[in-house]
Parts: sequence; C-alpha cells; structure tokens
Amino acid sequence: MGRYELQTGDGRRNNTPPVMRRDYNGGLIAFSRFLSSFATKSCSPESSIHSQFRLLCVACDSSLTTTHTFSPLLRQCIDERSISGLKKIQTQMLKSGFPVELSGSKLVDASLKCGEIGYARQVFDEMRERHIVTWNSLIAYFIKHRRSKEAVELYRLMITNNVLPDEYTLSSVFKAFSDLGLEKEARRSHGLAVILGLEVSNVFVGSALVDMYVKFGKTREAELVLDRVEEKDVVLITALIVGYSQKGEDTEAVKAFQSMLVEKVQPNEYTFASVLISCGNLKDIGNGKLIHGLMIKSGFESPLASQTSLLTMYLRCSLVDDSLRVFKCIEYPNQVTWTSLISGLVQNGREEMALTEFRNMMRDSVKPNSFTLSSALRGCSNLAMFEEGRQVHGIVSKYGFDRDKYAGSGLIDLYGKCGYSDMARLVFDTLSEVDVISFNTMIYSYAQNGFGHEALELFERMINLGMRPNDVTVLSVLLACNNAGLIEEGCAIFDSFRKDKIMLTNDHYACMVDMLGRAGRLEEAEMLINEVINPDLVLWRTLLSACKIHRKVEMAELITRKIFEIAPGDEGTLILMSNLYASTGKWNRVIEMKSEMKEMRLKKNPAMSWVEVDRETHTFMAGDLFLHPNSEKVLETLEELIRKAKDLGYVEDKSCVYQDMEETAKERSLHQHSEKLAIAFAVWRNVGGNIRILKNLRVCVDCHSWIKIVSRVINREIICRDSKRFHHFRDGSCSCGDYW
DNA sequence: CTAGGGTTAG
Repeated sequence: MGRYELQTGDGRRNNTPPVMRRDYNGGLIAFSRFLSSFATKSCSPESSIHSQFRLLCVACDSSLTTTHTFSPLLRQCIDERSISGLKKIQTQMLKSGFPVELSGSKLVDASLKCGEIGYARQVFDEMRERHIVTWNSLIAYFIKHRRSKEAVELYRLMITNNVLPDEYTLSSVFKAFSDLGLEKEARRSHGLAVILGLEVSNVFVGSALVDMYVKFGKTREAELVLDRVEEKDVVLITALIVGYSQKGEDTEAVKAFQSMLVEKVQPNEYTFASVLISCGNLKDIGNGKLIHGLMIKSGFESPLASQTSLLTMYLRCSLVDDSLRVFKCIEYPNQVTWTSLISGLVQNGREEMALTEFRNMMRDSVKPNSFTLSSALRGCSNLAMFEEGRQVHGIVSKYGFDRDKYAGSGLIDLYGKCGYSDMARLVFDTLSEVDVISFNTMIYSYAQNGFGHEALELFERMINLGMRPNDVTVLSVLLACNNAGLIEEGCAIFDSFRKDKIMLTNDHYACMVDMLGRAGRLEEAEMLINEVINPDLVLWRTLLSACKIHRKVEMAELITRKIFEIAPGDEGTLILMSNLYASTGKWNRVIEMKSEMKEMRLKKNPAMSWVEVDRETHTFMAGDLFLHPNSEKVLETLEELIRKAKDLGYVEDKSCVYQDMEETAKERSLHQHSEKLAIAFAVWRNVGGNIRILKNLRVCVDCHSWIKIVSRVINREIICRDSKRFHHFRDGSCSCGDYW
C-alpha cells in the first residue's frame, strides 16, 4: 500500500486511506480531506487525477459520496484544464445517483474555469432545473469574454424561464446592455433591480448601474443611482469619476474625488488613474500635484495605469520635465504608456524627442498600435520630415495598420504636409473604413497643396455618402477654394453653411475675408467681419493684409486703428503696415513703424528656409550668407541660376523690398532670400528627384517668379511649403496659378 | 460554485 502513504494533518504517518478504515465518525470528511491533500502533494498531475479517480470510484462503489466529495478532484481538473477529467466526474456522479441538476452548478463552473464553454453549455442544456448560480456563472463568463450578445440572450431566457435575477446576475448583465447599446431593455432591468431592492442594498449592482449609465453618456442618471446606494465604496464612486472624466465633465470629476476624501472613502489606483486625466484636461496642475502626493502617500503610485495617467497629466499641463521624471521611474512601460509619452511630446512641440522615444519603444520590442503610429506620424508631419515619415510608414505596414483609419489619417497628413497629395490620396483610397476625420484630413491635404477641384469633388462624395461634415470639413473646403482661387464656389459653400450658424467660427470667416480680400473685394470682406459678433485680431489682420496686397493705404489705416483698440501695438499689424508703406514708397511712415516696433522691443521673425538633403536638414536665413559652411559653393550656384533665369526672362521685382535703399542693393537683397539660398544649395548638392523646401514665412512675389523659371532651368520639380500652403513649381509654372 | 471601476489617437 506504499502508494497511499501520506502525511495526515496531525503529522502521524498513516498507511491506510480513511475510507479503507471504515471510520464511521466523519469518514466522509476524512475522505475529502484525503483527496485534497493528495491533490496538493502530488508531483505529477497526470498520475494524480488518475489515482484520485480510482479512489473516487472506490468511494462511489461504497456509497460514501456527497456532491462535496468531488470538490478536490474538480479543483484538480480546473488546475489542469482537464475537460476529459470533468466528463469522467460527471459520469461517476450520475452513477452515484446524483442527477445533473444537483452536480450541474459545480460542473458548469469548473468547465468555465477551464475555458471550455462548449461542455459547460452542454451540461447546462441537460439540466431541467437550474440553480441561479448556474445562470450567473454562464452569464458572467460571456461578459468576461465580451460576448455581450450571448449574455443578454441567456438573461432573457432566464426571465422567460421564470428565474428571477439576483444581485450577481444584475451586477454583471448591465455591462452587456451598455456594450450593445440596449438602453431601453437596460432601463427595464434597472426597474427590476429597484423592485428587488438591490439598487440601494447591493453596491455591486449599484456600481454596475453607474458604469452602465456612464457608458450611455448619462452621467446625471449615474449620479442619481449613486445617491441612492446605501453603503458607497471606492468602486462605486470611481465608476462615476470615470464617467465624468470620459465625458469631459472634468470639474465634476475633481469635485467627486474631493467629496470622496471628505466621506473618508480611500481612493485606489483606479480612482487616481481617472481623476488625474481630468486634472490634465483642466490643466489643473495644483490639484494634479496634490493628487500625485496623495497617490504616493496611499501607496498606489506603482500600478502602470495610474503612472500613465500621471504622465499624461503632466504632459497635458505642458510640464514636460516632470512628465519625463515620471516616465523614468516606470520600469516596464507598456504600449499605452509609450503612446502617451510620444503623443504628449508631439503636443508640446517636442517632435524630435517624440521620435527618439518612438525608436526607443521599438528597440524595447513594445508593439505600437494605431494610437502610437498616428502620434509618431504627426510628429513627422509637423516638421515635414519626409524621410523619417517614410520609415514610420514602413512600420505601419509591418504591423498591418495600412488600412487603419487612425494610422491612415496620420499618413495622409504626413504626405499632405510634405507636398504629396497624390500619395496621400493613395493611402485614403486603401482605408478599410473612412469617417469624417479621414475625409477632413484628405480634403485639407488637397487644400494646402492647392488642388481645389479635387477637394471639392471629395467634399461632394462625402455629402453623397450621407456623412455629416463638421466645422473642420467646412474650413478645409473653404481653404481649398481660397488656395485655388475658386471664389464663386467658396462663396456658395459658405452661404449654404451660413444658415447653420453653429458650424461657422471666426476661422471660417477669416478664410472668407482672406478669399474676398485677395480678390480685391475689400468692402464685401469688411461686411463679413461686421457680421461676426466678436471679431478677433486675426479677422482684422486678414483684412489688413488684403489691403496691403491691393495697396489700400487709407482703409488699412482705419483698420489699424480698430486693431489697436483691441491689441495696442500688435506686432503683426506693425509689420504689415511697415511693408505697405514701403511698397507705396512712404518711407517716412516706414521709419515711424520701425521705431514703434523698436519701442515695443518687437523683432521681425527672421525669414528662414529648410531643405532636406541626404536625410539631413539644412537651414538658411535671408541675407545670412555665412550660416552655411559651403556658402561659397552655394553663392556660385546661385549666381549661375540667376543668370540662367534672366536668360529666360526673370526680372527682379523690387516692390518686394521693404527697405529704402539703392536699386542695386535692392537687387542684392532679393538675391539673398532664404528660399533662393536653399534651392541653390540643393542644386549644388545635386539632390535626386524633387527639391523640397520649407519656409517659415510666405513666399514673396519675386522668389515665386524666380523659382518658376528655375524649375524649368534645372528641369526638376520644386516643392515649397510656406507658412500657409504648398507651391509646386514645375516646368516654369506653379500649382497655385500665381494666386496665393 | 456566480458579481462592479482605470491609462494612449487623427
């Protein structure tokens, strides 16, 4: 009998299993205990089930079993995920005279714990009468595996079978209702919970209800449920805080958190994770830091999700250094943590760092998702980093996000901002699902590249698909019309949306003012501004720049007075006026403007251009010939390009010079504009393919006509992104049609 | 034997 040798609870050696000793005092209990200890002491699970089973058969034959006797063996089967074991137990149970109605609950539970729904369902279906626990177990299983539809179906079946749900049923089934959006049915079950008194008495039911109303977006009703629950706990209150936070009712979230502290309910990692997001949204760094301290004091600073929220909070509050300090303390950042860091850095204008962190993430073999990729792509497109963006595109493909709408709109934005709206369109056409934002991004890409008709066509398609355009859509379409000189189309679209006043913001009006103003319809533009309730600085400045284009000094002076009422000594206005006076030869007034600027300690933004050559970005500043180490070669190339351009008819446009100087000096000044230097550099370095340059200001008339001719001279496309839009120079003309 | 809440995006 060596194989039955075991250590009993009191330490004595015992060579005979209790059942063999026919111990009538508690023999059953002893047998169960024996099986348990056998199960835990066994080294080889395989043999353990087998031997236990043989013992069980002995017990059954001796009629020494209750359903309880099977528990240790069931536990063993669960540990080993042994469905065949469960089936043997069922057979044995039936043989011992236990009907499935009696053993079913345990079997269903064990089977579900083994992850085997099929067998559980089979046992369930065999039962003619089912204990409430059986229903609950199955429903909970479906909820846990996000099979909400099956959960609800089972719940309905339960009701039709006249089985009343209890607190367990209700606390899980509400999640399925919110998941499926079954609000009406959910409310009926809520009513049932009220009738059964479970809404107030059971905090599990209460928090499930709060969570459900929160998911339906009904925070007010969630509040009402919470108020009725008798004994409020962390989970209940946290569910409501989460609701506020996700709905953007951030002030409410912080308030609920504070009252939770007053009620002496201890917040935990979940609570911290959500309330910190609200602090971030509110840019409430005071409460944010306070909560950070509380989190450390309560010992909940280590769970990853709460650390991620902390990181996000600091990033939203633009405290990049603090956020990096938090990040450094995180031992194993996951996908979400990295994504939060990368997107936060991009939002704070730290694109280079964001991309470095993106590479670090890849190095650590943390998989990116569509959130991560769209953030990394936005980092690239903000700086028009084409090569870097191409590499990220490679990663997008590698992880199978080519057809994803989030990563996709990042790619569309990237190609759009790098001047390749055709590549952007290729991405757009492969998306598996498009929504308003995909359309907006694509329309905006066309808009900034001056492809007005394409943008309008897409807009029309969007309407035909029954998609509701939003304010960004309208702005992109208007911008497209503006950049392509499609004034009548733009006015028509604007008028059709004007009835829908909510859609139109100051930005829309600014776009229209720019459009009309540039077309010389200054009075109409001014009438539009007067229509706006609160015309802002940008609107007036837009009209002012139209005055500058058309050299309407008188009107400009009137507008300047208006602007100075809102913003005395506004920098942009002074620069515009100075340039207007310069182009109309009023040099005295130019000096006045400049001295005023000096008084205000304002400095004009230096004009700069960037060009990417061999994956390296080179910077050029207007008039600064010695910024670059190869300035001699650059100048040599530039002179040659100017000479060749002149052969083809280029003449300097001296009205672009806003300084009073000799004519030859004006010419020299024009020759040293930053975009000319950048192009000369790219030509000297013999860039393959297109030349792409980026400017911080708008391209001037002189450079524009020069670049047109140069594109023919070197027989290459030159793409220039200025502060507003793209110009594609090809074979002597520009995509903007000389209208910008 | 069965139950409730969290972090990232265009």
